[in-house]
Amino acid sequence: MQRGKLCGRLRTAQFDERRGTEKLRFEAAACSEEKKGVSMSKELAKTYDPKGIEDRLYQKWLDKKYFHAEVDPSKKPFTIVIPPPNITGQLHMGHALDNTMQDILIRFKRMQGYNALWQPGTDHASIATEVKIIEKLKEEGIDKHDLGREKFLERAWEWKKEYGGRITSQLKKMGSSCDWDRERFTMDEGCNKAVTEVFVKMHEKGYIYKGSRIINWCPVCNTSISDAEVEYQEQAGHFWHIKYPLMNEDGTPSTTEFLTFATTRPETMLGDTAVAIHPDDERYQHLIGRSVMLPIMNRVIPIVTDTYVDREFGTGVVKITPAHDPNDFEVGKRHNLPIINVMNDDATINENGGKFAGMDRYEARKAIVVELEELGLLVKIEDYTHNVGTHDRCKTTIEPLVKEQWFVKMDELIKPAVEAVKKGEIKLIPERMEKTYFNWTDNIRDWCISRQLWWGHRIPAYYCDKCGEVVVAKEMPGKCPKCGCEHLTQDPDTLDTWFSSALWPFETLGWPEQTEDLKYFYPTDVLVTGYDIIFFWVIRMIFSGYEQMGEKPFKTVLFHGLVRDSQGRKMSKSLGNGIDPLEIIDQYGADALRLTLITGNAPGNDMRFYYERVENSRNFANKVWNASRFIMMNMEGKEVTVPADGDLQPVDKWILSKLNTLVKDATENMENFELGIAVQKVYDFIWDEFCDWYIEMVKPRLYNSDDAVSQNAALWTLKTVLIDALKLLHPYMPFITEEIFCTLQSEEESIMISKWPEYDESRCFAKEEKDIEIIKEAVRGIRNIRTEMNVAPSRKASVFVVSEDQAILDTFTEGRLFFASLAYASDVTMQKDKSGIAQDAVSVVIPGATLYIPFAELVDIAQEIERLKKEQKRLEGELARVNGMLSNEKFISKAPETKIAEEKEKLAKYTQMMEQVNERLAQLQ
RNA sequence: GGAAGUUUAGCUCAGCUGGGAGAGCAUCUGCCUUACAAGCAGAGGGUCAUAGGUUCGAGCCCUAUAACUUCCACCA
Repeated sequence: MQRGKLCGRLRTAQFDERRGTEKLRFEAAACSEEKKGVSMSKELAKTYDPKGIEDRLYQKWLDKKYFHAEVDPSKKPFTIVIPPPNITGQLHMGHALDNTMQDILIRFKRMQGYNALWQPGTDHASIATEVKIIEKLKEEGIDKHDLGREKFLERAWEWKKEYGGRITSQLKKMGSSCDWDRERFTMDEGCNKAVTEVFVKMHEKGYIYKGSRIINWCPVCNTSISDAEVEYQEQAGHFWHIKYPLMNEDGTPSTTEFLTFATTRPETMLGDTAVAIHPDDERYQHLIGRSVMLPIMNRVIPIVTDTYVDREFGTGVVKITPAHDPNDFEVGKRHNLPIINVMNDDATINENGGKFAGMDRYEARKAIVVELEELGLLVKIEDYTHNVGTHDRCKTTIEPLVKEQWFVKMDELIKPAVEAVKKGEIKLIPERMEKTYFNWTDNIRDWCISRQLWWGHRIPAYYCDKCGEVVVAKEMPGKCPKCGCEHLTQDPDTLDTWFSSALWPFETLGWPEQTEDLKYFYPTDVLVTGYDIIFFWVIRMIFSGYEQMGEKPFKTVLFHGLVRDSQGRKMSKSLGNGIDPLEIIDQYGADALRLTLITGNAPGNDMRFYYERVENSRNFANKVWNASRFIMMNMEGKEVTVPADGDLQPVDKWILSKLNTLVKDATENMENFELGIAVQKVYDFIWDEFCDWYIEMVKPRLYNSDDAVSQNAALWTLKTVLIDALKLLHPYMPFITEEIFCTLQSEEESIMISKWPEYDESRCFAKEEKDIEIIKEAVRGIRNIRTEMNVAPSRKASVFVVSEDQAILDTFTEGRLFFASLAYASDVTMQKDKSGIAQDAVSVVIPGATLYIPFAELVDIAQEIERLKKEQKRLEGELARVNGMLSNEKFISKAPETKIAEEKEKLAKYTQMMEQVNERLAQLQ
């Protein structure tokens, strides 16, 4: 009792705090803390405080093994594999969204009775991790190469041990119900085996080959990268117009004839081996077959003709550097041009660059331009903005280089992946992602998979030290199959991280072993991921699934967009605008964060993150909390029993019926992956229908212990509706729903393994739904008028319900109690005519009835007339619309019958209301 | 150069198979109503980018235009 008083006082303090200090709020919070601590019973704190609750419940779920799935032929499986986060990663909003979506689906399906497996794991993130280790070594003053490969890998594994679990523990904070017993790592033994198996098999089939081709080279990371890893950035640069002297027939360079062209990269001229023109270019016909002198290098190079040259662009002349430009490389191949690589791996000029050797590529550029100018060969310099390829990790300008690398041949492999999506075997949501998908598959190029890195899957290729024979095998062969030499060396390179990620859906289930898990859980059901990795990952998993398993890896891909900051910018480290999900969880709770991320967002669309939105979610959690608290308080000490058939009142049936519809709709939406829509409906139901209407409607019955039957029916309905609503909400807000469920339902141990509510034909109450809507309309009308007239809520007034329709009067009679309380009525009288009602009473017209509130001293007839005229005008508009439709012959003949019937009903309703309004106006005027 | 997306209330966004425009936040008014002031009751605010078309009926379907965003290509 005393504690209650204390809380009461502090509550007042909290009230003042709205315009006051933080300190008071702190005290108010302390009050609920105190309450919670002392309370031995299942009393719930006044405000929902997720702290403490979340970790406790998550531990309980872990202890009870609820997340764990085992092969069980009696149940249908439902499988999701997690997009494995990088071990270097820290939880960001993208992960938070991605994992919320997966957890919602998994929890939903688990409750529906599926054997739900959410397979977790992490990715070794080859390049990202290697860069981190190098950075760390650098701090210690150690160079990677001095340390040596073996020691480096030791360091990397140490690093993995130390930080690899960080991201998964953060995922747990989100409430993710992954089967942690099955956690995998892309470089664990099983994945290693899978990778080797695939590499050897695909090599045998000729899908993997080693070749010397032009690849994207990152001079900072010192490795090749795939096309997908190149990010084009618009950069301001220059266009250097240069001329090369034509060669005279006597073999000397001309001093009068030149060929002029423009380049954005003058330094590559050191490696020029030709100049190209279009074969049909009339301006240059006379030059076909001649040569030019490459200045500085003093090399005579041919003029070749190639249709690659665009006659319209610039002078129609292109210098050809096969070693440093992908297009030039192709031209070079066609014309058998020599390939002169003028650059080292760190993008400095090599010995082929003559006196520029040793210079950085940009230094060399300057020096070369100076020299060309001195030679009088620089025509002009223009400003020019162009796209430059950069490495997506480090943003370094990539350098195209010709190198020997391993590639995956794509043309055959991609075919089943294209077919699968075309035929709808794999569904992409939203559908438009298919266009992006086909855009890539239609223009696919071979995949460069070797990386000059140490951290990753080492390529299972071995070279004979003696004869150079290449052997691709699962194990290092004892001797060279060709020459018998016993000294072989393994390829030093590792594989692209995505090579192992591509196998993720089946390697995590035990492949290449034919495990029971694999048979049962594969193919998986849904893949949830961002559209930004469709090329890196989604496509590669699909063709790998078909190639290795002969079966798709998943049935549906559900894409989400990026989480941006409140100004719509990408969250990034450099901008410092990233919002840490863990901070949000700490401040508002995981449930609030999850709800925020999932509402008001359509699949594949980017979203902006606002604190206001999280606050709203938090407020909703609190609403649920307090509604539950209210119900429990009223249930205390009472045994709630299932009411007999006739004991349910119309309001009870109304809310049960509404709930029933909600169950149907929300479930349907979730099955269609419309998660945001589903939870919006649950939210609206709980807040609007259940809290703002139903709870208010049953209060009079709860406070009246004289009618135990009615009270029990109300309590039973409250409890039943609350529990089902909590279940519908559980996938979205797992913690708060579990906490309430367990407090409310001590006999059941967890909401997460409870049964998902199902639509129940016997709980459709159309009549009650309609009746209660009439009362709601009456209540709204009265509240509206009272507000308009500025009547204090404390001021009760008599209300008369006048209708010739006995059924309507009966509805109000049945709902009299709550109607009175919601409509601030001191008493409610039902009658068939308006006898005995003051002439100047305020009136509200609802379909089928007119309500009168005699407010003697407040009445202003002029105002009342004005109000009625407004209503008259509104009804006129409605009638005009409905009449317009119904008098349209085409509408009558073409519209569906149900629609016509609907409109006819409206016509009757509005006509009746219009009559009532007119009658009332006639009285007053 | 190619493609996709977006354009709906002051702001951020929903609007699921075409059938009377919604939410949250913000604004205004009144309430410390015994679950909740993280709340309750009410109000204002929209030519659904523009112009055509299909349809009995269009925010939704079709065509064109404009602005913004993104992806792909990479003409040196």
